[in-house]
Amino acid sequence: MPESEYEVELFRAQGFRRAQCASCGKFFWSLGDHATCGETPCQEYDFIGNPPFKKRLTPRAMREDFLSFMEANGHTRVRRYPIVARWREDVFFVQASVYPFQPWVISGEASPPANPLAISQPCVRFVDIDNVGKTGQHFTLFEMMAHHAFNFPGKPIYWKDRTVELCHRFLTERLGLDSKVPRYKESWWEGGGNSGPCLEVVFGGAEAATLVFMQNRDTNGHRVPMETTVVDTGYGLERLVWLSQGTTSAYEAVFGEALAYLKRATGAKKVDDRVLTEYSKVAGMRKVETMADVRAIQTRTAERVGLSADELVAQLGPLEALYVICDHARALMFILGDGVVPSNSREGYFARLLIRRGLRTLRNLNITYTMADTISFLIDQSREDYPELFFNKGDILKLLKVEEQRYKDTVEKGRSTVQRVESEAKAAGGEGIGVDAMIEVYDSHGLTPDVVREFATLKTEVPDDFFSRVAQRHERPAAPEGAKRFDVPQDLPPTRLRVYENRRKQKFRAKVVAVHGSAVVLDQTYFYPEGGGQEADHGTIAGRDVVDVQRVGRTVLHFTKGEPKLELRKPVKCEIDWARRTNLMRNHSGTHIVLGAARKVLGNHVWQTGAHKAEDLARLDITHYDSLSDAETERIEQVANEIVLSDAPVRIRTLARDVAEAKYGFRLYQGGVVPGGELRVVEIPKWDIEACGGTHVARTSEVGTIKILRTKRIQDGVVRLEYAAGKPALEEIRNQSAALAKVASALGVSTDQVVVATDRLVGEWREQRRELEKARAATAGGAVSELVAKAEEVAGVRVVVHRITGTMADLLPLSRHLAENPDVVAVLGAAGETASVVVTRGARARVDSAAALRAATDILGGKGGGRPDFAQGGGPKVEALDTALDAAKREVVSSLSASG
RNA sequence: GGGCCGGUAGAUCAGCGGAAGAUCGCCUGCUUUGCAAGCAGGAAGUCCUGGGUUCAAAUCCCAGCCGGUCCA
Repeated sequence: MPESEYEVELFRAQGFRRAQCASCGKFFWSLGDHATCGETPCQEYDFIGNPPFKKRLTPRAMREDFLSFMEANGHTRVRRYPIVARWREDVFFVQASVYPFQPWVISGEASPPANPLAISQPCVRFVDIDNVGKTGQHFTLFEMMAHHAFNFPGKPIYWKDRTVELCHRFLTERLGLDSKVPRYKESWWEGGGNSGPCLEVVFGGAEAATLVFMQNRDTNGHRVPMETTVVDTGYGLERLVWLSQGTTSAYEAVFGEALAYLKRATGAKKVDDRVLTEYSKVAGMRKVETMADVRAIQTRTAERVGLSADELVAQLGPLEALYVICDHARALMFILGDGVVPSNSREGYFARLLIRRGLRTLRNLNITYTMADTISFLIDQSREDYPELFFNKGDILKLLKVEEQRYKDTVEKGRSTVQRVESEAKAAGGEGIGVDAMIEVYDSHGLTPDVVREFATLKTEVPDDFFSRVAQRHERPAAPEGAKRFDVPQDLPPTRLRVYENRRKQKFRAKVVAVHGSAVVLDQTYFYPEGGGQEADHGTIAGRDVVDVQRVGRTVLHFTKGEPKLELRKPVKCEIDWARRTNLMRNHSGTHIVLGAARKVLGNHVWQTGAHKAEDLARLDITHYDSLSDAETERIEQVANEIVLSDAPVRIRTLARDVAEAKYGFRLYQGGVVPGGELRVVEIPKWDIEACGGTHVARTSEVGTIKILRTKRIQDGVVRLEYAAGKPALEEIRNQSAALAKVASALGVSTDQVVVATDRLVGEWREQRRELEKARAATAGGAVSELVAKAEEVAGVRVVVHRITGTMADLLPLSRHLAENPDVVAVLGAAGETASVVVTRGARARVDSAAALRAATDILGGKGGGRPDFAQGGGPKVEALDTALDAAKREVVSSLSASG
């Protein structure tokens, strides 16, 4: 990039000089004389114990300073967005302040809530999770403060000059940083398919902010200029707070109070500040990727403070654990508070990961103090900053409780798992539990090496790269499927979509403005295009059947059966299939009602994770930590139908996004964020409020009735409800009673007797099975003495040959009884659909039963096998059974004569 | 979304091609004046469901249902 890309007005006006870092060779701008760019590893931290700002700031004060400064400079303050990026397919969590505006705002499809705007956005990143607590500066959750400007075509807000000026003035005027101190480092930013030049704002050894000028879109390796350019800044709240306080680590600055509380509660010993300072400095200089890197930091720090590495680790260990707990607790506070239920997949897994890591850390510290306690403390502490979390505290703690119990169960189960693994290892002649077994136990049973070690009596083998070996067992996931694409020209004329203007419109006239294959484009339409989980309207256009309606950009495509061949620019008659639309409306309003009911019955952690509304069936996926009991399902259905019967209004209003968010909060975003600066808000008072683009009934009573048909736990943490509203619901109820009537008639009882009759029937069936077993045993027992008495005796052994009608099951009890006599050999055959043979012998009869059996099965055209004292087999040739038994007998007799 | 592990008596699990098992709990009796006691006996199973392979499947294969766990 040429120098001119970076030379902004501020630099020219105030005489900033461009210099090259003596260490890394990168260029930077500054008012002062600096040999290096000022960032680690070119320069060590110099702010610890020596903060560069005039004042010490808490996170709250820093956030307020930033936002109010930007407000005073023409920005609108915007509330934080949820940390779960429900509006994006490509990521689970918000990882930067610009995420809430991608992709809709940046692509120009939607307006931002304000322009320019200032925000302090909580973000989570899991890439550095292993470094948390160990490097003094990494967090899983951090707040990115930012001022954003979106320069739409023809409507520029501001660009580089103003951005750098705002940043410099904030640092110097508000925070009191010496204007000679900061260095603005030239760099290039790429991410999410966009790129542009950027300036990294560096001082004290740390990067405090990044100013990105997003100007290119990268498509297929080509870099094309964007129509809308974006000022994307990021000021690390935690980093700035740390700089302002100059504490030994960022954790001490950010979690001061919580740490004091935890240190008291756990009785952690105080660690010398000098040790901590040196540790942070050393850690800041290194990239930390593996355990080996961490050990290198420990060794280096130990040298600098004159301790042995072991002593250092012993001192720091407990403190690092507290840092991890604070960090994870704060991240969980937001993640759980914003509606993530811990689970085994998707975003829920990260919640589980944090909880388990936290619990494990606590376990290693050997203290009876829970994650819930820590999170409870943090929620109370940040009540003023995040009242919504305080409001949700009960639910957050409930989720934690459930998950803590799950972890306990897993660990408890681990005890027996480890025992089994050990006995397997011993059986294989091993001295300890091998790496493969350790990996297997972790991957399949969730037992980390330290837990295994705790339960094991044998030695355990754990390599440094344990976790990356686990990762190797997992293949890369398949790329997410793209959205439905239609093969139509890009330049189709836009359609005026009027569905929302009149929800009762059934017939209208419109001009055909384009026809492409089977797709018709009208100048205006009342047809509802598929969206928001609601299927498209059907109907007719000029007598042609419309079977699908889709929206592509601003055009609505009506797909007809066959090729309609309509004349352009001519008005045509259009009619919507109103029976279908009515069902869809009922199902859609029904979905809002069921969601509200589920939230009332199950709790505030219930969020919609997906929904589909078809003509005769709707389904709703909600977050919940367990499968639904019959009682819960019934209750939801009952509560839902109460609101249906109450004839409540279904109000639809269009509100400015920020107004709607301020009024209703992020509960609005149940089905993913709706693009646009304005939100269509669908409200059932005191029940449910959602941003929704679907078609709805006017009053809840129009839904008629709601019938829940099935519930299913589609994954850990997500439950699917399937139900129908209106006519299809009635039909389902009818089908169910018809089925019940059929069962009743088959049982020969009235419908209200079905349960009793079935219970009795099943009871009888079980009873009879037992009776049959007993009868078989009794018959067998009774026949034994007679059979033995009349059996031929060879060499002191009685050879019983007997044939019955029946199956193998009839032979077994008989053979068992016969074999109780020590001097008996029994050759038994049963003729049924196939022939079954059993050969068995008593303890003193030296005969190979299996050999005798084979003589029989050869003749029967089958096979068989077993042990010397017991063999069974059979074959298809039932008519040869007598011959076969005879052959087996001869085998037995000759064997006895030979040995006897 | 993908990988791995599992589903057997009320509970926890063993068995992994030839006759359904253990421990705890439960019931009965005995022993003992008592508390997580001992002895003897007993009841208790759709071996998750459905297909397939096989003379024979709890066991092997396929599909489904249910649960656990790891990874993104």
